Amino acid sequence: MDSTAPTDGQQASAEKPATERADCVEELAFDVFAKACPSRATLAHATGRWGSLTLGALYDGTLRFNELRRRVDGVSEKMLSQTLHALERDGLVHREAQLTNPPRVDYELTPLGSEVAERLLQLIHLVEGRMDEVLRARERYDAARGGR
Amino acid sequence: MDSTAPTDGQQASAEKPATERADCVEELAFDVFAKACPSRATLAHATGRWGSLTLGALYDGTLRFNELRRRVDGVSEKMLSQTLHALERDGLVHREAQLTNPPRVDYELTPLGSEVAERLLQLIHLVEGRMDEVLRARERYDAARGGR
DNA sequence: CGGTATCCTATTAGATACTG
DNA sequence: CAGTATCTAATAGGATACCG
Repeated sequence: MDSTAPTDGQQASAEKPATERADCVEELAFDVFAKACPSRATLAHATGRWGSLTLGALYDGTLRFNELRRRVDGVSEKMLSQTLHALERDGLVHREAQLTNPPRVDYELTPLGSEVAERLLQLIHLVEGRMDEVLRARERYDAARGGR
Repeated sequence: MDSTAPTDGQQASAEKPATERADCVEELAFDVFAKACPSRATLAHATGRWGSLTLGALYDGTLRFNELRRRVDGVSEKMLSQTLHALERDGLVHREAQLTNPPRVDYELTPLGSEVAERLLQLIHLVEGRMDEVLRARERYDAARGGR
């Protein structure tokens, strides 16, 4: 049960025991702070190492499998495949296959995926624009504690 | 070389070979699409499983170590410690220790951390508000392909 | 081209025990 | 309280081979 499974523990087709599901809403501001909330998994798919970059790449428009692979530098076939399946399952990406020869498969964001990608890109843009601050903070931290 | 290391491969105090750093800017819309960009690591810290929840929890205000642990349901001491160190190193979180007895340590967002958390929270809020869509998409996907 | 299946390694996460 | 150290389990990730 590994290889190209949808990234999660199970939940692909199995159900979790009742004890793990109940405590979702509680008095928390956001459900996601409670473990075993489905939103936690979706957020993980969207923000994960490859998920965020895949969504970001697709924000500019539809891309084919190997186009995506070249855009998202460093992703392996396996991880891209897994990532796309997880995002498709969550309804963030739409897969359009044409059974021609050679085959052609297009991936594009759904409306929801587009909204998610937009927020992700805002975050990416913010972080990139402030990397100088981050780098300086790292130097300070390493100077103070890195010496140990 | 594991235990409480700052989540990354090395780079805590070691440098990567030059071959892995150069290709950062290129013609990409965002650096982060190129591997070996420092922004990729920072983004990973902020969006990671525990990083996003930690930043989200701190957005409401300063919290102590064990308060955070209770807020971020399911995080272990070790992972919270690691996560906080990574976020502090990147300049997203400020750590304020009082050497009293018993010790008291407060964690709060830096101005940059606050901006990052804000965008993160927008994402979290979006995903949570649309979980019904996600769940329906999952049912459709599993009905079509889960049968295999 | 657009993937899956398999095998294997590396990284991450958790439990537990211990310290200032 | 606020962690660190250590050991182990689970998961992510990569290389390779193969298929429609």
